[in-house]
Amino acid sequence: MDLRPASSARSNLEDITIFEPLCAVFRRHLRSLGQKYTPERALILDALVRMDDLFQVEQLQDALRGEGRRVSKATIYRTLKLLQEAGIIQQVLVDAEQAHYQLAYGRRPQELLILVDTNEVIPIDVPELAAIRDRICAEHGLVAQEHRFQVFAEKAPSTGK
Amino acid sequence: MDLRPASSARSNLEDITIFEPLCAVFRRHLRSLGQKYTPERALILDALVRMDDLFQVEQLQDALRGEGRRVSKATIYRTLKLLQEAGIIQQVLVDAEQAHYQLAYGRRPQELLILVDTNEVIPIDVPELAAIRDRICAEHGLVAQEHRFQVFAEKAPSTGK
DNA sequence: CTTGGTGCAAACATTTTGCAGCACA
DNA sequence: TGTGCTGCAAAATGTTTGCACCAAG
Repeated sequence: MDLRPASSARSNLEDITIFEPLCAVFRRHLRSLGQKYTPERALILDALVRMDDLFQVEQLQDALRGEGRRVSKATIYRTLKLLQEAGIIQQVLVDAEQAHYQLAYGRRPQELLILVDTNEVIPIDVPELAAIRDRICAEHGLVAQEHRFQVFAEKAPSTGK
Repeated sequence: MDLRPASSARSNLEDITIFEPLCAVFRRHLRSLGQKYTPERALILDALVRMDDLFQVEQLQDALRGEGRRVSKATIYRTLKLLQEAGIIQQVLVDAEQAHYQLAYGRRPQELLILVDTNEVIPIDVPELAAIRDRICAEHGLVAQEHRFQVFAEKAPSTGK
């Protein structure tokens, strides 16, 4: 299944809600599928915009539970899939164990700095990558869709021992 | 568990066997753990250097089976973990479903072009990324260990509908 | 009524682990 | 004789699916 956002990367603005509330985007996508904007879906969308940057399904469910809201994992997974299709969130490949997600709507593609000692993930901004990406695609006769850049780093010097 | 290679990215040479055969690297790592270089481990190492670039556990097992060699998945997983520790292979995050691996020893960090239509993966070479990576780490007071760059592209124009 | 949504539990797929038996120093 | 390795089958993990029931037009 292809869950690449239908159309994201609108600009380099951080605050995209000035364009349109996310729930409107989501509603529109649901309508186009003949589906409904249910309370559970609203809760999930609402919770994830308040997650800091990267989140996992478990975390999202915990956050909801913390507010006294119970939503089943099945519903969360189903909803995250819809949100991906709508271009509102994006899967981020951080490790092979679990899926990580990130708010994606209106954002530039993901560029991450990952501290290997602590597993901390710091979003970074590397504007020149878009040009590099486009150049490479052009050389292959392709059209770039998005890219990912992850830097693994550590605090202490030297990578060995 | 941290499975980052103990020390990779030795140079930009493609053919690293001129430095040292991989099996010697692996043997040394095993010895340092008080473990043995068994026939199964040799078979797995041998098979994976002949895989073209990216491979999955299933594929590797099939390749072995094709030569009449049977090695259990358990052993393959255990061996791949050792090979990662030794810096000989590297996990590549291509999709969230399954782990993909790649020969890593002596290679520059992974830079991939992924065709979203066909799921084809083309290794690319983007030398300037190392400098970008190092600059970013320096700005954060960190030491770069490795990086990943993945470009998703398609043949037809436009990413939207 | 009909369509779709939810939770639960079962199913799945991949990876890990426990264990009995094997191999080699 | 012991240490480690293998295969098998069972367990563990994360995700998906089938189904019965619920909700809203």
